[in-house]
Amino acid sequence: MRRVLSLTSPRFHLVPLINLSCSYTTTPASVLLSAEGKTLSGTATIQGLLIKNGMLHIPGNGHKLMDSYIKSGGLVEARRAFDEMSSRHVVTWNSMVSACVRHGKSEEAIRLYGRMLREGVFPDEYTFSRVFGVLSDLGLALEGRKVHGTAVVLGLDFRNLFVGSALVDMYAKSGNMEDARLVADRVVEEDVVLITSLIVGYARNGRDADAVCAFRDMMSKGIGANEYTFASTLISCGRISNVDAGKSIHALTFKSGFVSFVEPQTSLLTMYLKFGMVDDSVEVFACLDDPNVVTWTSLINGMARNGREVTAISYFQEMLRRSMNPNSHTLSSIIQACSSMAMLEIGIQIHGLSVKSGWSRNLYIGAAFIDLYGKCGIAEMARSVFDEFKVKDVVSINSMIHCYAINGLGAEALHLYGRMKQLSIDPDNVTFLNILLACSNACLVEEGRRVFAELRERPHLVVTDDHYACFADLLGKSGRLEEAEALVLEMRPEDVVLWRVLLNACQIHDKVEMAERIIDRVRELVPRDGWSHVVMSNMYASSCKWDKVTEMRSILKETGLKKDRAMSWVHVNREVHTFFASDLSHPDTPEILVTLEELIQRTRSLGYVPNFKYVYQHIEHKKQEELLYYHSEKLAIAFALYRTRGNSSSIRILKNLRTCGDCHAWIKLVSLVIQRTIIVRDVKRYHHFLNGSCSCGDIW
DNA sequence: ATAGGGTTAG
Repeated sequence: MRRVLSLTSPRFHLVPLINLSCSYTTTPASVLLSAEGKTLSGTATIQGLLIKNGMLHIPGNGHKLMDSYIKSGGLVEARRAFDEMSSRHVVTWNSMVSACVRHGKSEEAIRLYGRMLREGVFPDEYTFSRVFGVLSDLGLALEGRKVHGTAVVLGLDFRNLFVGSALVDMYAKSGNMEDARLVADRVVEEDVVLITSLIVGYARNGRDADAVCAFRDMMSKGIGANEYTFASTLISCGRISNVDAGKSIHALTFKSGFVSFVEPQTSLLTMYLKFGMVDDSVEVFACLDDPNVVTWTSLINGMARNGREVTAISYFQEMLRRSMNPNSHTLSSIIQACSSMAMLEIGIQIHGLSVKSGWSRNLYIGAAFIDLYGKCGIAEMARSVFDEFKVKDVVSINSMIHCYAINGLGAEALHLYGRMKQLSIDPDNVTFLNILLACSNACLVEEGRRVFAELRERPHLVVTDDHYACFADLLGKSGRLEEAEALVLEMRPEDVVLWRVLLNACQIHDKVEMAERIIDRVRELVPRDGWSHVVMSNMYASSCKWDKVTEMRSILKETGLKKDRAMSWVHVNREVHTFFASDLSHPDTPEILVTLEELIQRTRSLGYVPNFKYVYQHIEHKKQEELLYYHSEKLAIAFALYRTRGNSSSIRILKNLRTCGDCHAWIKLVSLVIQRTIIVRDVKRYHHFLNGSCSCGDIW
């Protein structure tokens, strides 16, 4: 049994305002201008003295004054001093440009560059390295190329490493790795920063293998990597799952003495989490003296991705306990952890926390909450989060459509899709996938067909195997098996996933003969496909062809497929209780069995008859009945009811496999008997049971 | 007198 600790209320600490004061001084102005530890008011005092003594126009003093303002953080004052100068050296221009950049005034920096040219001042290497950086930050790729041209015309020294690395960075950030590489190769002297820019460029353009290559090149040339290089390269190793490279670069990090640097260590941790090597990442984390928010976030996110959602939550709590403020990345990661385990109560707490800390307007967070409520089976709450957003982007709409899709609300999904067109937001690949899923889960065949046709008419969108699988699933589930088969044969006959979809449809509609034809196809593509043989075996069992079952099982043995043990889990009072099929190890088992017996009696009186079609073992009926009664979801429901009797709230069950037909029919009647909503999330979709019926319309 | 690159989420 896994337990989830309750979350203590997090405390956010305000950073106290630092009281900056400066003391009055009588030291001569010219000395003061070059003194360290400048303050704004101190500089103003000096400016007064300079003016009073007529010293402001002495060459160099104007620049010193401006510099002094820059160093004390007074950009406006610095700019005024700059504007009042009668003549300005290129260094003065550069300093002013730099100051603007540091204060985030990118456009202002560009304007200064233009004014500089108009006033006939020649920009130098300092100017250009800054300007290239600004242009790439602003995403002005075309302008960047023009300025590069200007620099060529002015005969700038491109062997200058600062110019070179700024250019590499600029081209890389605009996605132009070809030119980035050209520039890098022209710089004669090889340098860590320059090559790091190249490596980072490859990484951000999805060319992680090239990034690792560039790193290797760099090593072979004897250029020492530093913490920046390691930070980026390790991430690339993680993303392409290159464990060998990752491990040897880890060793290098250690040898080069970067064990105490947070950023490369965070990358190391992220890398191991991407590899699925959770223990190694925990070890890296344990060695860090001072993990920052990013480190914590990476750890939390990685844990959740590796199926350790509860651990992720513990780390989140630990982070709060250590007065570390979560940011939007942290929150969206922890919300995801809650979503995948349908931990609604904790999710709601995180929601409160997000509102309090001002993150609730963030689109990532919003999409994460929509996903959370969707995965907890509460579409209305997802919708209210969605409606709170004034500005909607394609991702939040996709999340909302997905929520409708998994909850079987096809009409709502289609309606939102229609509204998307009104808002003139372009649907993307994910939108189409979610809409098709929505049609599939609601068995909206004609609508699905229309959407699929629409997708094919959009040349800029790629129709993926997932789209085909979803559409084929819709056709198959709704009984149009021949049409589905024709589609697969015509479009993607080599894709085994699609044949599996068809096999699933055969199972739903008890088409044994067609299934036999299809599994032959599967065998041509994958000779020993475990999953397909499980389906075949179950189908033969349902029609009592026990010799065929034996045959399938012997093939299954050869495939080496380990069937997941059927399990369900249920949340009661902030605890997660897990039940396996026929698992009577829970401490409350006596009470569970009493409750279960009572439920079975009451449902039987309403017409429930155990359906032995879903027992895949050739044993006597009495034993078959017991197997059915002890299906994990039945145990979980009995337990939840026992623990929350008299309560009217809904019961939420999660399952790792598909819900069987017997349980499905039974739970429908249970919902009638106990007059409560029962939400079952199985591996394929959601089932909302209420008043004796299910939202899936009995096809799933 | 001035200048460069990195780690977390859909």
